Amino acid sequence: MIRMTIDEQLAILRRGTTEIISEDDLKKKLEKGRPLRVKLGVDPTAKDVTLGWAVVLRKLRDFQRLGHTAVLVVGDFTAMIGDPSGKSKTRKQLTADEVLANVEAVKKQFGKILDIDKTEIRPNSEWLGKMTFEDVLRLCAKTTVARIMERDDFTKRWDAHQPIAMHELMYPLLQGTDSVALQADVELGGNDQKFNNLMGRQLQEASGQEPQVVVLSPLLLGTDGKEKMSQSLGNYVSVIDSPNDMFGKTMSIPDDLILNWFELCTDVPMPEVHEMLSEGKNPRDAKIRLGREIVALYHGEAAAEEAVQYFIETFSKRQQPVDAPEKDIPADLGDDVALPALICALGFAKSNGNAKDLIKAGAVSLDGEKVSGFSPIPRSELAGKTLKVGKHQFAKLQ
RNA sequence: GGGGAGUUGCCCGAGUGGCCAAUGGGAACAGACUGUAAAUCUGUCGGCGGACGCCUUCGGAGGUUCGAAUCCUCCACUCCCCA
Repeated sequence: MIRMTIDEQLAILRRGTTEIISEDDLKKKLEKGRPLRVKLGVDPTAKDVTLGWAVVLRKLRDFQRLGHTAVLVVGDFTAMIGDPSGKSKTRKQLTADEVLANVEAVKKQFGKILDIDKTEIRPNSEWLGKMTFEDVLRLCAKTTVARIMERDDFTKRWDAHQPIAMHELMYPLLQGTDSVALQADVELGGNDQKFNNLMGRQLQEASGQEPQVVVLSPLLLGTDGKEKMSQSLGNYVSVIDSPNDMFGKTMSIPDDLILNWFELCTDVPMPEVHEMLSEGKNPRDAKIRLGREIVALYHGEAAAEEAVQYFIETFSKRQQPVDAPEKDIPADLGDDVALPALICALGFAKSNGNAKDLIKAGAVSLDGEKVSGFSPIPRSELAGKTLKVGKHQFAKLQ
């Protein structure tokens, strides 16, 4: 554990948080001088760790680096419910197998952020799975319907005449039970987790424990700049994206997200960030730096530099990418290849008609020359050429 | 348990017997412009056919009709009010 004063620790922990409930309590806990048990619940509903998810994981890493104990709760049991947070409809309940597969996939990715060997990983089926119906009823008695219904998510759905299934109401109680079982000192979470996390405090108090401190991080907006980053919305950057993808996606975020992304996704000191974004500076340059920092974090400096160069050559200068992925022309397309069918087969368009629409729109080019007609092209003529569909999709034909 | 409302394309939402592949808005995709930003303009937006056309769609299954997303019956799901 690095020797640091309480205030120095607090300064690190405060970065990129919206709320700490309460900071005084956190201070008191830190003053005890023992490693705190810092809990983060992860729902194995996705198989990629996105930068949004990384925000809280990085916060957990901050605690870990300060010598505290990182406790990852794998919500294998709660996944069967699905966290209603921010959701406008009932989530699909996952099967045990799906959960296991996701956990495996995601564990490796955690290693890019956390020191996984020093991380305590606990499935919450360990204690939740053992509860009897009586236990569940006693648990339910600890809160009221009105209190649960205070939640925005539920209120909205109720008002909108959307269905709310009974089991969804249980979610906060289960998550709170996790905190009790693990005797958490601190629980991390995204802002949308506030209700759940506070429930943990309430339940801990009811069980005679000192209530956990709740540390909330803002939700990272996705590349579209509108919605919370999430896999299901497709507006995400994954920590296992290739350097070029990672950089490219970052470059596509709206300008007013730059500051926020710096704060939440990088370690660049904030004064430096403000300097980059000050009057008269080109926000594009800040964004390039942002992309470089993010790629470096997950792929190293060298890869980051390459991604920057690739980006500038391919997109800024509008050249053909040097290393477009090589794709075979499927044999069943015959010797005279119909371009729409090819585009479709490569997955660049969802249907033949769609591919034709793209050609009509002038979105398709071969070696930089726009394709204008539908007439079949001999296979031999296509081989070796680079096909471009839209802005982002390239294939070097074989 | 009783009464009422509803289920339309990715989403919201029109449409109550032919003019509906289905108005409109949003999203998405593409083109121009750019910094793979924003804003703006334009186009596309069920599938197949280069166009006239054909095929499959309006919760599910049947039925009435020359003809249904629109009418009838049953089923499933949701919401509201009352118990």
